[in-house]
Amino acid sequence: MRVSTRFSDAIHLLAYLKIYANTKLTSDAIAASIETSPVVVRRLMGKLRQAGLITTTAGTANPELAKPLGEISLLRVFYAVEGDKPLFAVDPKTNPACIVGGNIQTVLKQYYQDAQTAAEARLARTTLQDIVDNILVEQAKKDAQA
Amino acid sequence: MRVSTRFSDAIHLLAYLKIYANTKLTSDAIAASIETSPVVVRRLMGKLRQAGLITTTAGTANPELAKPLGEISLLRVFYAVEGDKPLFAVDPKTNPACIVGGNIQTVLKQYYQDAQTAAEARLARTTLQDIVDNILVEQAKKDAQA
DNA sequence: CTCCTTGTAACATTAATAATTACAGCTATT
DNA sequence: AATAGCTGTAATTATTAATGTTACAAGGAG
Repeated sequence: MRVSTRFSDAIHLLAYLKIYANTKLTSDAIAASIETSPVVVRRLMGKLRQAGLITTTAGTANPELAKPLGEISLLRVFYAVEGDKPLFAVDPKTNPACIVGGNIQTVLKQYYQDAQTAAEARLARTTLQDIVDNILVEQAKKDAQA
Repeated sequence: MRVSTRFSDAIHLLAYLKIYANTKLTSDAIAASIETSPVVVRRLMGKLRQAGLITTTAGTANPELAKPLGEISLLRVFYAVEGDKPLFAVDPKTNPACIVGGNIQTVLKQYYQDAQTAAEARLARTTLQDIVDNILVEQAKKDAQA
């Protein structure tokens, strides 16, 4: 499969809304930053809107963050665009007549869930404010070198 | 893309080698349990062999575990079949001329790595012996009901 | 020597993602 | 109220990682 960059692109989008708040925030402008198509951006914004992270206005380029970046964790964004998609996939089609095939799904699901929860706990610790802060620091480093 | 079940299938395979050790372990038999093709099984075994987890003999159906199951963690298996593939994908193609697009990869990589490490730490804690034990318990539950 | 098997390469299929095209409908501006 | 520019969304196509299939050379057991 193609690897999904929805999560990364959603974070990108939200950071963009903050850092370029004083510009015209059309899906075209955002798409140019992510290097994707405006439609993809609007679809992403649709998910973020449904999740209550931003507000948008049909017909007008005016997406706005629904809450302070410090109150939006990476985990919240992940759920918004990826749903509860598991990080580790259980093979759903194994032979039920076999001791292994008949029970492994139940067993693996538990351990996979533990691992995923550990990762999610990490994502829950970081907010979009942290991301924006770090982006600005990285940019400042570059500016200092120039 | 299609979701990878290599990790789950590899665990399945290794558990099968143990639980059905006293049967003829052809790639055909194993494939019937995983419900995949023998070629896929042989490919998986190739990776596990390269990782030093099993030994095989060309021409003969005799795959063997290279070490006790209690010494093989899920993480070891994960690396064997998935390499160091990141759980969260950074979008590699963003606009470098943009403050966000030019720096977000560096920033996200760090946080993603933290989350992945947390998940991997969990996988490192569990061994294939745990998996086999749990499979047998699940099976015993079923047998008790019958 | 024959049969079964592994190890691999080459090719086909599947499925998730992203990109593209199209268009209805909203909003601000004039 | 006409226009221009935008959003929201559906429908279609393209891309690509993963899995499945076919084919076959070569190893091992009887």
